[in-house]
Amino acid sequence: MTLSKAETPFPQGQVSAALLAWYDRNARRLPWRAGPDEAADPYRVWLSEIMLQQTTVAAVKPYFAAFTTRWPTVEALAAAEESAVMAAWAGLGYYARARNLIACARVVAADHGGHFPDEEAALRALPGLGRYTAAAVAAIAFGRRAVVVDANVERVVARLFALSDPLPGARDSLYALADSITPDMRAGDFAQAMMDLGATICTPRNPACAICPLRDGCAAARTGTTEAFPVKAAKKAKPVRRGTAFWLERDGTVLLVRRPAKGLLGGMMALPTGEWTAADPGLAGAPTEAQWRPAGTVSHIFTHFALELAVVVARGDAEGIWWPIERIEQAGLPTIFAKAAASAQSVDP
DNA sequence: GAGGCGTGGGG
DNA sequence: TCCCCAAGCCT
Repeated sequence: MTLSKAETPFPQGQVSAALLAWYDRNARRLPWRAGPDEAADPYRVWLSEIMLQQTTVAAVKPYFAAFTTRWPTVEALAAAEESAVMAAWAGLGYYARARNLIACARVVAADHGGHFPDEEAALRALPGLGRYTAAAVAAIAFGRRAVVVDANVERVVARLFALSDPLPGARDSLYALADSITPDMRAGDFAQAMMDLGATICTPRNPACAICPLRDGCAAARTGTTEAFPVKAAKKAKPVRRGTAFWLERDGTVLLVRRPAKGLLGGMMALPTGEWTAADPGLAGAPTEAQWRPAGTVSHIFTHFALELAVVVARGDAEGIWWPIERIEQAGLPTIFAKAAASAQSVDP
């Protein structure tokens, strides 16, 4: 790997000592976090970690409150209807997480007596728990030493060591560096402290190096190049796809469908649409022949493409789920279809 | 290992 | 407006 002159910014153990001292005074208070002398609840730790994957703290808070109120234990969640969980997840994104959430809860309830395993390797085997989440739950819920690397830790470590190899290619190097500063004690606090530092001080842009507890040991800060790290590989451009969403009304209800279990928006409720292609598909894929009238266009950016979705409305009949229009908010539509529904209701069918 | 997979907020 | 990014996982 390529590092600056100083391979270990601080003497062994100094990073974690300085960071934990900072954390003791500056830890964020979050709904899923145990208090100073409180035991962590593995269910809440796990649930929060799944929700927080690629998702901001602000977005997660209301969903975490709703889930823990409705399903206070992993066994309650395991017994829930799958459709209820999917609907409760609507709007949070990455819906495979919700499918894996249910699968994981059922494995824990059926095979582990309702208790999450307390070792990283066993956690890693559960649905939806990858390298990061297994390490995070092991450390935060069970106090196990684990190398916990998320995007925050990547940024902090890349800057501390001025790692100039581009990510994600240099992931193994980064794990080795993170391992080198991970303490044996207070594993959960250390992991959360690294993430708090990354979220509040060692931010992607305009990092607050002046008040950083690790400044003296930071190779990037020392040379005034903090924002140059982490180095990342170039990204690909997003293609544009076009589609049409069909709002078909019948006696105060609207036609909805449930999307196929896997793939984009898998398992979620939706408006009928045809194919999404580079060219405008027009009325191809309509659920029925009717006097379709235009009702605007909605745009949405997915991870790997942009969607321009024309909305058309009509009255008629077809096979599907007829949902009361006044209760459309409870249908559990993903955001793109919630946008389309709002646009459709702006004109008369 | 590279690509599929959502959404909302901030600069 | 546009671009970047977020407590990643799965295939």
